[in-house]
Amino acid sequence: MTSRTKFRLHPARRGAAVRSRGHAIVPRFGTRGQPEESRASILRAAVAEFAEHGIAGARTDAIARAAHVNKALLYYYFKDKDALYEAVLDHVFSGLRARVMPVFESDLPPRQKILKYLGEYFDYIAANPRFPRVVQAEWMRAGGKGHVPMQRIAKEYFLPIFAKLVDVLRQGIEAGEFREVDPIDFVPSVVGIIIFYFSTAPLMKSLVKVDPLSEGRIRERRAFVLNFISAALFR
Amino acid sequence: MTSRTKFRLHPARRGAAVRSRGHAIVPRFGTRGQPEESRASILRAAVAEFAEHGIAGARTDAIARAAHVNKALLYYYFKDKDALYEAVLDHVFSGLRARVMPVFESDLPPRQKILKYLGEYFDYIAANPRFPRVVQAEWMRAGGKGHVPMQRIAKEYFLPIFAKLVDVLRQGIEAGEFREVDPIDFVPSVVGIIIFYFSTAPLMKSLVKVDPLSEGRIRERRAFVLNFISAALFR
DNA sequence: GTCATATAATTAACTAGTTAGTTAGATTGT
DNA sequence: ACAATCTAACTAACTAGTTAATTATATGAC
Repeated sequence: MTSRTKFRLHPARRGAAVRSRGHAIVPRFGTRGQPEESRASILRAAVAEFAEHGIAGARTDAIARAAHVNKALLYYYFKDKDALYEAVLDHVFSGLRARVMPVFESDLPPRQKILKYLGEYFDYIAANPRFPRVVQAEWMRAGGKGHVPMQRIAKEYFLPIFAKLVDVLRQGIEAGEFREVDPIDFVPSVVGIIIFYFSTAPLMKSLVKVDPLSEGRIRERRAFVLNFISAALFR
Repeated sequence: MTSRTKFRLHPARRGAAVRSRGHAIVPRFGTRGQPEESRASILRAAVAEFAEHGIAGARTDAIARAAHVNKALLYYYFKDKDALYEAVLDHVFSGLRARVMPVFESDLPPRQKILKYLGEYFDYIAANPRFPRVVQAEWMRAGGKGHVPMQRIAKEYFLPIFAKLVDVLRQGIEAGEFREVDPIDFVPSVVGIIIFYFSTAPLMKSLVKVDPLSEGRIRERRAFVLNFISAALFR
C-alpha cells in the first residue's frame, strides 16, 4: 500500500454513471454494463462475507466471487478491504438512522415514542439479521478500540440517536412515567437485548430444535423484547 | 495440515510434570523449567490476543511473543491455532461454571437464587472483561454456525447452566413471584445485557469521557443490571 | 447515419508480503 | 542415558492488492 495508492481517486467517486434528479440514469462516456448494479452487488456480497467471517476472516476473493465480478473490480470501486467494510457500515447504519430518526420527530408521548423506537429498531434488525454481526465485526477489530473510521461512524449515526434517546428518557422520567434510569446504562442494555439474539442466532439454531429466525419465533421475540423492556422501564 | 499431524499426540496430553494432590509439583524425567508455567503463559497470552483480534485476526507469532516462548513451543503444547482457541474457551467457560453452578445447589428461594446467579455472572465477567470478546470471537467464525468444538463447549458448559435456569424460572413462576417469561427469550436477553456492555467497552471508552471499566462505573453498572432485570422479571 | 475516439467498465494473470505450521536438532533435570 | 522441554530457521500456502490490457458505450465530427 504505497502512499500514491492511498490518495488515488476512485472512478466511482469521480462519478461515472450519474443518477439525475428524477430516477432515470444519465450515462456518461464509457459507461457500459450496469456500474451501479456492480457496485451494489459487491456491497451485498460484502455484507454477507463480513457478517460470516468478520473483517480479518473475510476474503476479498470470496466477495468478488459471490458478487460475480472480477476481484480487480472490487478495488476499482473501493480503495481497499477496509474502505469496502466502511462502505458496508455506512450502508447498515444509514438504513437504521433512516428508520428510527423519524420516530423522534413525531409528537408521541414518551412512552409511545420509546415503544415505537424499540419496534422500529427491532424490525430493522429482524429484516436484516446479518447486520448485528457486521457491526460486531468492527469492534472485534484491533481490540475494538475504535479506529478513526469507527469514530466517524459512531459520531455520524450513533451519537445523534443516542442524544434523542436521552431526551425522551428525560421527558419520561420528568413526567413520572419512567423509572429513573441513566441512559448510559439503559441504552447499551436495550441494544444488547435486541442485537445479541440475532448475532447468536446461527449458533442457537445448531443447538436447539426451533429456528430462531422463523417468522413465528421472531414475532414472539419481538413481543417479549417490548414487554421485557416496558416492565423494566415504565412505572 | 496433514492427517498425520492431526492425530499426533501432544506431550501435554501425555502428561509430563504432574501436580500431585497437595500443591508441590512432582516433575518427571526430563522436566525442566516450568512447563506448566509455559503452558499457562501461552494460554494467558492467547486470551488477550483472541479477545483483541478474534480468531482469524489473532497471530500465533504475537501470542508466542507475548508469552515469551518460541512459537514452536506453542505447537508443542497445542495441536494448532484452533486447538489453542478451544483450550481458551474451556478456560473461560470452566471458570464461569465453577462460579455459577454452586448457586443452583444452594436452597435459596427463586428470587434470591436468580439475583445471586446474576451477581456471580456479572462479577465473573467484570473480573475478566476480555472474556465476552473471546467468546464472541467464536460465533464470528464461519458464520457462527457452531463448529464441532463449539457444539461441545455449548453442551458441556452452556446447556447445564441453561437447564438450571429453566428450573429456577419455573419455580419462580409457579410461586407467582416471577412474571411468565419463556427461558428461550429471558436467558439470551440477560446474557446480552451483561455481555454487551463489556464487549463494547473499548469502543465506548473512545467515545465518551468516562471509563466504562473504572471501579465506580462497574459498581453502578452492576446495580443497574440487577435492578433492571429485577424490574423486568419480578412481579 | 456512421465512424473514429475518448473514456468508463471489466478482466486474466501476476506479485509481494504474510502467516500457520514444521523440522531437525539443542538443552536440561533426573 | 534419556525423555521432557525448548528453539532458530525454514517452508508451503494463502491473500490483499496491482498491472496491463480489453471491451463496450456515448459523443462529436463529418
